[in-house]
Amino acid sequence: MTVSKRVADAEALCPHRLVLEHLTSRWGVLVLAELMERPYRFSELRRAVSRFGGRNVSEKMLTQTLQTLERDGLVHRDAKPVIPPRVDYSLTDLGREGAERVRVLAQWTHDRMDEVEKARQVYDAKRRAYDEAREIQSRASS
Amino acid sequence: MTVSKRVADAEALCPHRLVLEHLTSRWGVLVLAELMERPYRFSELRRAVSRFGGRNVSEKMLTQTLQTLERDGLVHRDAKPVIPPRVDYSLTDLGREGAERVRVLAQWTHDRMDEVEKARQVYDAKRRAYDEAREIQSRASS
DNA sequence: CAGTATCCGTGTTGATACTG
DNA sequence: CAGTATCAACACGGATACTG
Repeated sequence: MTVSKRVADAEALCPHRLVLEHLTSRWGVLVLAELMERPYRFSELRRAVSRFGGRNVSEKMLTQTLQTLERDGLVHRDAKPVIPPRVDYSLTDLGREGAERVRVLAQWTHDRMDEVEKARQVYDAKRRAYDEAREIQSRASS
Repeated sequence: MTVSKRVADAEALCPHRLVLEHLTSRWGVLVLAELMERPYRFSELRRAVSRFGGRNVSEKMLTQTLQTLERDGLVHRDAKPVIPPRVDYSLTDLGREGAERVRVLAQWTHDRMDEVEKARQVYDAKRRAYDEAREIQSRASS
């Protein structure tokens, strides 16, 4: 497992940025949100996250996400030595703290979505007007 | 400028996830942090972010980050029609709200870094022990 | 100064097949 | 069931050159 350049740089200069990225990663946010409700088994979590995320998490990505969060001490992995295998995932106390703060941020983006959408429409309209003006200008000069 | 598949999917099913990604993007976090202090000009911001981030932001990436945040209504762009050009960037009220919440999250990761590091050491030690056990086992069976 | 346009290396993602 | 291994696609970040 070689560490990527980006990660190596970030780790050296700003270690906590990495944790932030883990918390806010594509699937990290969703995993934390689900685990705030209750513990989950692997496949169960996969289905829940996929449903909520609107797209399937590959097993690989879920595994990767969970391992990263576990390594950071945010998620607890409880593997029971039975057949068929059973593994339960839950938040640690640390993870619960983090998840709560992520939730606050996510909630905010959700609440302010209307304003964001409005801003985007204004921005896009201005852009279009600007681009059209340039289009006309370039035709005139040819 | 074609929109990527990932972005298109996220936009359709979970619009506010995108805003979250913008806020917590590689350079977004740093730009917001700097702009919480005071308004900045483009190159000035480039230097400030590069210093704080430990690595240079390319003009392209800074431009892209700023445009995204501007489009979302989080950053205000004030271009003065003078020669040489002068453009000032600042947070909007909406942007200030978001930046504040990002700061809370970032601060938390910073404060808890010790616990995270400790958890990582435990995790890595366990992994090493496990991998070594497997190594020995596979040699024995050959 | 404040960008835009273009190209290219690289890492991350995800589908598929396989294992204990 | 709960993963690991492998590989292809693709999107991202960055270097460079150019513009108003």
